[in-house]
Amino acid sequence: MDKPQPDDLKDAGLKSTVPRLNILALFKSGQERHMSAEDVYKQLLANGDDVGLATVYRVLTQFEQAGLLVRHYFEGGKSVFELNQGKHHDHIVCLQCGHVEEFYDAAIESRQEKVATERGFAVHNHSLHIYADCVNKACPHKH
Amino acid sequence: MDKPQPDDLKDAGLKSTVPRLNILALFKSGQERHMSAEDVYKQLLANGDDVGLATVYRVLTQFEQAGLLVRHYFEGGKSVFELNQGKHHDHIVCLQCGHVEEFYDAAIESRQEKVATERGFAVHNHSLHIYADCVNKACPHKH
DNA sequence: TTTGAAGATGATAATGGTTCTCATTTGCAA
DNA sequence: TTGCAAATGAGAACCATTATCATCTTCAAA
Ligand SMILES: [Mn+2]
Ligand SMILES: [Mn+2]
Ligand SMILES: [Zn+2]
Ligand SMILES: [Zn+2]
Repeated sequence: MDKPQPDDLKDAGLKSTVPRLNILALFKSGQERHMSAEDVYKQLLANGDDVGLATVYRVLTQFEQAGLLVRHYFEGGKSVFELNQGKHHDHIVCLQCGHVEEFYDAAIESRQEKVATERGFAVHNHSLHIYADCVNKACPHKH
Repeated sequence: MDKPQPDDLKDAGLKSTVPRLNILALFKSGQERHMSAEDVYKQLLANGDDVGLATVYRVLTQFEQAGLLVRHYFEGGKSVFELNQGKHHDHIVCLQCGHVEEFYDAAIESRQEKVATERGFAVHNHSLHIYADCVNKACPHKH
């Protein structure tokens, strides 16, 4: 089962409300994997859901704290959220079209641990963002 | 030679002005390696230099474009600058005291290249931030 | 040296993303 | 059904940063 159920929210200790269900449904729809608050807000309005921007911000933060979403701070100021599917990964961001590609590299991950512990740190989390251009002149990721 | 000379600015195509010299001198002083615009502004005022915040922002951006400084986007919203000494490195940020520690790991660097090129990207730059706690209960980096 | 125009400065207004306030509405346990 | 704690949404407030613009500097040329 993949559609948003009140249970998803209840399990996270959140009341099952209309805005929360709509926002979770939007992420689970899989149309856009990485969305800013503004993206979510516009999508909901486009879907005919009447929601307030403040609510979108609040709910995104709550979902992050509940572990339903993961927040990323890419360059450019605005944070971006994605569904938390348990599998950590890092990101390549295309500087031409903004397309975000995910990757996981075990060697990079373990080296980070090593580097940090060697220096007396206990790692909480990390962010690795590669900013790059699509190689072909016609950006293949354009959408 | 390590003190700011008008030449540092001229070489960058920038007029040698009082605010620019003071800001460059502050970074070259090495007291704080990583500073936000606000940090720089407050330091200059503390030094008795009368500068405007707008000028600090402008000059930091100019220095970045001229390659004199490097800008980092850490979590927390505000960007942080450091003297560009030619050697790329990544950062571990202590979540307790905010201390920033630098590191360079050749294995991580080359793996990033590999991952990106394998996927058809030409890397422009990347940011790797490890957020961690100091291991000892008395944070050794507290300042 | 003096000078004048291009460029730089700084007080302040404006911007953009995000959070706060608070009156009103809604979810849900009893 | 009802009551009330919790959630919502319109708008104000906030914070980092950028834009404006009148005034001040720098520096090349005279
Ligand atoms: Mn992702
Ligand atoms: Mn550094
Ligand atoms: Zn692309
Ligand atoms: Zn520390």
